[in-house]
Amino acid sequence: MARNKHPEETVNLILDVAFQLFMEKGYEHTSIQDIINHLGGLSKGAIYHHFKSKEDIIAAVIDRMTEESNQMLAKVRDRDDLTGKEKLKAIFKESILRPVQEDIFTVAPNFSNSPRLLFCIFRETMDEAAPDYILPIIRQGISDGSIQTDYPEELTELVMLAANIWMNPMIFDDTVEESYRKFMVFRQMMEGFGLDIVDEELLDRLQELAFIYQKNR
Amino acid sequence: MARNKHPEETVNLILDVAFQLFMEKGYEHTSIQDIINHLGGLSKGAIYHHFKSKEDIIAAVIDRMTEESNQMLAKVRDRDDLTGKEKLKAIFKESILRPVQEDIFTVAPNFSNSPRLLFCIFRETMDEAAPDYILPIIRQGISDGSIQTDYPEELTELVMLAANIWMNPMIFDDTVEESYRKFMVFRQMMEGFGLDIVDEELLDRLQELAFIYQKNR
DNA sequence: CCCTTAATACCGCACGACGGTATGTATTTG
DNA sequence: CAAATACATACCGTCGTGCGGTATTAAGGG
Repeated sequence: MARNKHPEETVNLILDVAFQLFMEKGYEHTSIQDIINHLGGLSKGAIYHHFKSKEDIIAAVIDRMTEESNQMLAKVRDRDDLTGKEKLKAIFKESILRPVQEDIFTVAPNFSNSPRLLFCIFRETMDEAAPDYILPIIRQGISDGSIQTDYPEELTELVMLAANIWMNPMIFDDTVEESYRKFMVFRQMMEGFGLDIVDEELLDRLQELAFIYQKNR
Repeated sequence: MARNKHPEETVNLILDVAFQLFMEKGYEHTSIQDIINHLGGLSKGAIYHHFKSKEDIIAAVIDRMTEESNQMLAKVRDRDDLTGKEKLKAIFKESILRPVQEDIFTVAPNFSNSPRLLFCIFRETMDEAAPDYILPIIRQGISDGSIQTDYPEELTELVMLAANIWMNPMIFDDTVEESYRKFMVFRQMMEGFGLDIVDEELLDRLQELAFIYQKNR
């Protein structure tokens, strides 16, 4: 195999293949050899030239998955024309309206048989997304009076756990009705915290998304 | 090594060692050979006589961990002198007062580096404990009027996610204050659902437990 | 523009460790 | 005494990983 003048293409190819296989068979049941076989001529040395371990590959895969989501979160977080509560509402709306999610749905049946992948999403959500993006917004909400709580860190965690993990149809293999019901319960929970951030448009879009997901499984 | 007249002792020994190692080093970083080395003379043949795979061992470990908790849940669930809401309150009180938890705390630093273990707890909570124990109670609460919700399954899942996963100090490496704060947020969430099941005695006990855990890490 | 040199991209093999199995053997049970 | 049980031992295929080697590219001097 000839050497590639643009190594980033090779890296992306490896990540594409790895992502696909991790989703289909799970991280632990995907061997390096599996990845090689789907690489079209590239060898084991190529992989270990670009990545220092199998672990390193999954880290990169997760990074690529969450990158644009995090960019959106940062953009909303850094706006200065919204209150904390309005930012929360904007984020929930964006994350549901974002068309990219459809691509992921079509490729990813579910995370159910991939403990490692679920674990990484879990960590990324709780250790990165929550404190870096949502917490500052909730703190701002406390300052500007749009959010009331004595425990911003914990409220952030619980909300992220519900929204990013529990309501993630890739993790929980939900049907249309289940997704809808979760959203209703989520809404009630948020209202219990004084946060009415769910409107009818969001509910409609959710049902639409769940339907798309339903078709491709 | 001489053959044991009571094979269940051997099984228990294997599970003890496996549990300990899984907690210390994580499931994926504990090899069968690791387990053998801590077995005191027993060999690989012994393990594969009693368990058909490494996977089978972790399943048994999880079973043993959740067994007595599940027995308690079943006992409360099957009482007929309490309303649904009262049963929920009883369960939360029991699960925090139960002294057994102290043993686990002293042995188990955390689940942080064990994706597989976390995954199993996760599945056991959502797929077993939630529908088998908590859901019937919530359904009863709807019948007897002590609980109001249109979505019993989803409410069950969310509550279990918060109580069994998020507030589990073995999974989240919480300090005393963090545990306490989580509990306060949890209380607020439950009240948002019309469920005032947390009282002062529970809060006191929680702080006590968190302190014990804090000492042994 | 060519030649040299260093860095890079990739190959392919070999290694040790791993999970798992097949077979053998001693002990217990009935 | 025979069948079942409780182990031991030797072995297999595969895995993740490291390394020596090679071909391609980029950089710079003349």
